[in-house]
Amino acid sequence: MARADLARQICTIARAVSLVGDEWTFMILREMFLGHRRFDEFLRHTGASAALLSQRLKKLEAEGVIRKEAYSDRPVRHEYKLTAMGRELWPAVITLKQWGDKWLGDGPAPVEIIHKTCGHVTEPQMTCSHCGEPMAAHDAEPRLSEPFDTERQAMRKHS
Amino acid sequence: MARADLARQICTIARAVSLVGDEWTFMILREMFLGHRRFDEFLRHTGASAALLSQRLKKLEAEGVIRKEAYSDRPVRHEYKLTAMGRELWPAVITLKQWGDKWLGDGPAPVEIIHKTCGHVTEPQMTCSHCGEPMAAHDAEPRLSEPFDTERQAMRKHS
DNA sequence: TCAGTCAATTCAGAAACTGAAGTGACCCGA
DNA sequence: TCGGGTCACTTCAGTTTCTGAATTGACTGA
Repeated sequence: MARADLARQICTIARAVSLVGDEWTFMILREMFLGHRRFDEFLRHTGASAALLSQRLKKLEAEGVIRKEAYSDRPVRHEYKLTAMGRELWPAVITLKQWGDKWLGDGPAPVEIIHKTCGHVTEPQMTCSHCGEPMAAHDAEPRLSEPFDTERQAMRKHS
Repeated sequence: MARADLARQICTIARAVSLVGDEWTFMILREMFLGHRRFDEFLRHTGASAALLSQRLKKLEAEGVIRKEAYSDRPVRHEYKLTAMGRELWPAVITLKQWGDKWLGDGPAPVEIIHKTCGHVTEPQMTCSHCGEPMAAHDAEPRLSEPFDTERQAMRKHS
């Protein structure tokens, strides 16, 4: 199965992953959440090649995650901004940061997050929308929908 | 810059991404959080090729995200389990699920999450560890550490 | 005029991935 | 004890994707 087929599954994790689940896309998102918008800045700070960066930005724009806007007419210059859809990827980037800080870091975290509304340094965490308690893997029980379960059963080898 | 170099940056997002930030690793993690442990199950449900799956499992084991355990002696059979490090990737998978459900789904979510301790269906969300309020991108102000900032400045083009 | 900026594109070579086939240890039923 | 099946892989040829370097083109500012 080719990577691209992930986008056609019922599973929304598979769909999300086929859109944003690759190394350089995460690096681009990191830069955007650090406040950068320009091709050149992505190039320098992510370390991606220009060809790849150009291709990824096109894909993200086509899928509605970012928007390309002119910020100058002569010469024509563009910047890339997150759409509402793109901004909501913040938790995905932050959870990876938190995990990386804990398990892969040496020394102080490279980025601290200040919660603007309360003014404090924060370590964002996942909580239950119903009771508000922090949640981890062992607190969660997944329940598969009927169509998803059927799709999974159908994925038997070479059928 | 090659992908593998991400692991050597100061940035813990880059490190995390170089370890788990690819399509198939997320698919493997999804399967593990759905309770599966065997090569064969990963093969069927993720759609990855056997070669790739084998390679990824080796990498994840080498980095301490999963553990390979024999569950039978004759014949020798193994299963793959998440370590504590691996289990803490749950929020990373769940945030992608939530985002996918909202922006890429059609129809009901393919997986519902039950919060075992309160018993309700939940939509896990990111909250501030200090004040407990839900957080989004616009509530957060990143502050770069000195070493990280220096590393970034040094990443000027072909220097 | 000339260097520099920005946002790319092009291209050859390298690396990663796919799909199919094969391997080897074992089990089970006839 | 023969054949078929399961499980966890490995191998390999062909394809796709990525890298690194060079180049382009529209402009600016000195």
